[in-house]
Amino acid sequence: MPFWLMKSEPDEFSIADLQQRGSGRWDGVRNYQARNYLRQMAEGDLFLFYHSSCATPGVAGIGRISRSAYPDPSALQPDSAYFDGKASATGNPWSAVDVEFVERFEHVLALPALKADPRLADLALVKKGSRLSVMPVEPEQWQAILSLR
DNA sequence: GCCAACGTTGGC
DNA sequence: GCCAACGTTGGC
Repeated sequence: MPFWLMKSEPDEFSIADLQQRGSGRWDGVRNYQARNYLRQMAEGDLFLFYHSSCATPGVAGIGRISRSAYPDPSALQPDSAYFDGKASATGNPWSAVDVEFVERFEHVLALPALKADPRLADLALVKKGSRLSVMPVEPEQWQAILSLR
């Protein structure tokens, strides 16, 4: 069972939002590498919910993939911030997955703590300049992060 | 708000 | 195919 990490700006969608709603759609990914990882996800896969561009960037909890990748509807909605004029119903290059709430950490596992852990040195998240918003997490990295709770 | 780093676009 | 310009990401 693969593990993943996905970034979201908590102002847009946070672990608290997912907890409250129980489930949601992970859409708006507009980067091909990240999209390709979305397409590799299977129902039941767990992911780390990362808060970016906020006061305390870090891993805020865990979610589960409840529906594997399908064409991202937001690309076709002109009123969406994620609208893509080059996408069409028959040619939509973007993917979304559905997710469900699993766990909200008592404290956000802040980025500096993740960077300081040598077990996470190879995680794309902590590498300088990395902007990837969806990435795989190795089982050892997954365990290392959970040990920081 | 700043800015480094990255991905994309488009001229050539 | 190269690469400069541009827009975006995201930490600080």
